[in-house]
Order: sequence, then C-alpha cells, then structure tokens
Amino acid sequence: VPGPTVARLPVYRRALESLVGSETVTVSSAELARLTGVNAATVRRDLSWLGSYGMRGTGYDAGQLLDRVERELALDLDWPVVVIGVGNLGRALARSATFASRGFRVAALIDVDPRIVGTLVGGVVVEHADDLAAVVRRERVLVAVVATPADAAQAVAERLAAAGVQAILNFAPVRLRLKGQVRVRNVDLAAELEVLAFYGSRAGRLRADRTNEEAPAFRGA
Amino acid sequence: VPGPTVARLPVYRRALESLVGSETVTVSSAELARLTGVNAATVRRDLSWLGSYGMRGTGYDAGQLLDRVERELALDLDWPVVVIGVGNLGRALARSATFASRGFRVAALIDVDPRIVGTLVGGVVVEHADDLAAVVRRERVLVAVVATPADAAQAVAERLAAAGVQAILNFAPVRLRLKGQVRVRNVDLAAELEVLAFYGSRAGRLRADRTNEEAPAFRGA
DNA sequence: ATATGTGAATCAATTCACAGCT
DNA sequence: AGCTGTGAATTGATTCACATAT
Repeated sequence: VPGPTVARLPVYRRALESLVGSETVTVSSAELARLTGVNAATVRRDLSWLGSYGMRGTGYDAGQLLDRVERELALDLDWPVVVIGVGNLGRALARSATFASRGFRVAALIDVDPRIVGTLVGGVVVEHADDLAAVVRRERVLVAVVATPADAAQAVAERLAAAGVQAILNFAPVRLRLKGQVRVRNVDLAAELEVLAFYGSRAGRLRADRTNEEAPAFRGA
Repeated sequence: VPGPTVARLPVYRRALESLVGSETVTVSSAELARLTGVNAATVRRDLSWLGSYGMRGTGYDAGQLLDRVERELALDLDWPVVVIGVGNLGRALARSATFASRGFRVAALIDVDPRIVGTLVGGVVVEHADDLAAVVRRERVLVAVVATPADAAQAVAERLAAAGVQAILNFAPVRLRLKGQVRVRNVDLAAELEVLAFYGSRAGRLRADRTNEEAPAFRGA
C-alpha cells in the first residue's frame, strides 16, 4: 500500500465512522470524496488497495468498509503507547481523549525530573527514564511518543529503538537518526505555523483554489 | 513556490539555525541534505526558488541563507496567534516554548468554560468565545489555532474566517469547510498514531529502506 | 577542484475515462 | 441507470547529470 494512501486511511476512517453512527448504510466514492476533500477517483484507487469491497451500481457498505480500514490500520489490536517527556505537551497527550481513542492506550509515562517522577498523570504513574527499557518490555510497547526537549530526543530515540520499539511519533524539533527499521513520524508544531505564516503573508496574492488544500508537512526521517 | 518546497523550508531553517549557532559559515547542498534527510538536488532546486544565493564551488553562506529562508516564511514579521480552546492541548500550546519561538506570540486565548475564562494561562488571560471577533481585531490576529472539541470546531472556524483570520491550524479531528481563501492546515494526532500502527503492525515485512522516511500526513482541506 | 543551478529524464501519484458489473 | 475498479493519460515532483561559475 503506497504511503500517501496509508496517510489517507485515517481520513476515510473518520468519515466512515460518522456515517455508521447515523443510519446511512452505503456510501459512494463521490460521497466519501465530498466528506474528505479527496478526489473520488483517488478514493476508489485507495480503497482498491484493500481489495474489492464496493458494489458496482451501489457503492460501499459503510460498516463493512470501516471494519476493513480499521483492520488495515491494525486498530483491532491493542496498542500500548509510552510517552517520554511529561512536560506541557506530554501531559496534554497523556490526558487527551482524542489520543486515547481506538486501540491506543497510554500504558506508561517517562520523565527525568524528580519532581514529576512518581506523580500520577491521567491515571498513570510517571516512571524514571532510567527504567525506559524495562518499561517498554513490561508493557510490550511498540509505539512511542517522544515529547522531550530537542536536546534529549536523539538519546531517547536510540534507547527506544534498542528496547524494541517499532515506531516513534516525534514532537521534538530535531531529526532523529536511527539505524534499523524503526519508523519515525515527525510532528513539528513550529513548522506548521511557519508554513501558515508563508501563506498568511501572501493572502492577497493567492491563486483562487477550489479548496483550501495544503501541501503535506515534510515528515522525512 | 511549490507546496512541497514550502513544507521543507522550516526544515532547512532549523538546520541552518543550528549551523549559524556554531561557527560554520558556508554550507553545501550536500551538507544540508545530510542534516535534513532531503536529497541534495532537491535542496538546490528548493533553494533556487528563493533566488541564487549560493556560490559555485563553495556553497551557501549559512547566515545569509537563514535570513533569506526566514524572510520567505515571513518570520521577520510579528505573528500574533489566538488559541481557541484551552483544554489539555490548548493549554500546552499556550505555554509551549517551541510554539512561542520565532515571531509567533500567543496574543490571546479563548474558551467557553466559565471556570476557565478569566484565568491566566502562560501569562495571558483567557477570554470568552463571545468576544472572539473583537479579540481577533484587537490583536490583529491573522493565524488562529483551533484546539476545541470536534463538534465546536466548524462554528469556531467560520467565526474566525468572518473576523478576517487568514490561516487556521486545526487540531480538532474534523474537516473544516470554509468559503474564501482561508488556509487550513490540519494536525490530527490520532491519525498520526494510526499511520504508525499500520507500519508497526507490519514491522517484520518492511522493505529495507535507506531511511525511516514517512509519507506526509494528509493535510487536505 | 568543487559545488551551484537547471535542462532533461525519471519516477510516482493523481485524475480521466470507460469497460464491466449489479 | 449508476457506480466500481482499473488501464491509460496526465500532472507534478524528484533526481540525474552536466555546463557553468568561482
């Protein structure tokens, strides 16, 4: 499955979820296109990677398709997550309902600050970074969230990789260099604002787009 | 300037900043490529959009290039930002040092909860959503951050657009539909985890990439 | 010698357009 | 009649490769 398609699956998932909640049973690619802002042909090609789940002349069964998308994203499994760095952002993520949705579960919190270690955040006791590897193994963590200051992130990431973590969501504004097949996904909040500043400063000169579409953030390693 | 290039400018900016901090004066596209994970030819083409700032045989003057990139991103201007929704995430953003870096400045905070309105968060008094338009105009806000629950986001976005905001960074897991030329950039934390779950569940079967590169998140309108 | 800037080639994703199914 | 699934066409970005500049 191509990367851009994978990146859109959560978008379809959300749209399908809202449809299943109401009473709509079938949905066409045109309807999904309208709901998600993705072109209808692209919707169909994306979904075709998951197999043939549509009915010609009718559309897709929303519930069935939702199941299929969630299975593709492995959301039917349990995903214990460890959050490293219980500062402003880490704390927000640990408590966030959005974050805790689906199979994701904040299984552990890690920090180095002795004033934070041992405290309870969102019902989870914060543990010390020295115990990182043990915690990862104990909780069978495969996905980690790095919300440390930039200068600590590389070392943390290396220890996570060594402890067997498969994927890292990195909020630290630094490029993580890791050996092996650990997937790294970067979210750089300052960068997002900078891109908006670029467009905001050119508001008058914008070509009139059909949509307010954006180029995706750079997520490179 | 093409969208993908704009999305990489913040990445170059960060790398250049770190170089200027130390003593390095010139930097080649190959060196920038190594630091950012972007291909050297792509670096050169991206930078060529900003004009000819390199010296053949030598490379780029890091300080000069940093200035040029920051000017392109309009970071030499002041960017007052309003954050709507002072929950876990909004609070974290308001207090975050990363967020406050560069020209960005949290000029106002907005919420509807009477227990939150009037309190001080990161040195800024939280104001009521009823005063949204007045606050936007008073602070000359062009960029807004939406960190409300999903069901409130669309209405908030419409009022922001009506008040003259040019760009919205949307953390609510919902697609904002707006008329006019307001740029919307979505950050969906659950979606980021879902993408990682996809790859995490396929860890064994991954083709051996040169990098741990990721497909960018879908940021469509 | 070395590294830029850019035509030309390549690669990948999007979109069109329609055959084929219901 | 309507909508999927997919070859073919298109679009756009990336990368190669080299003439050009210092």
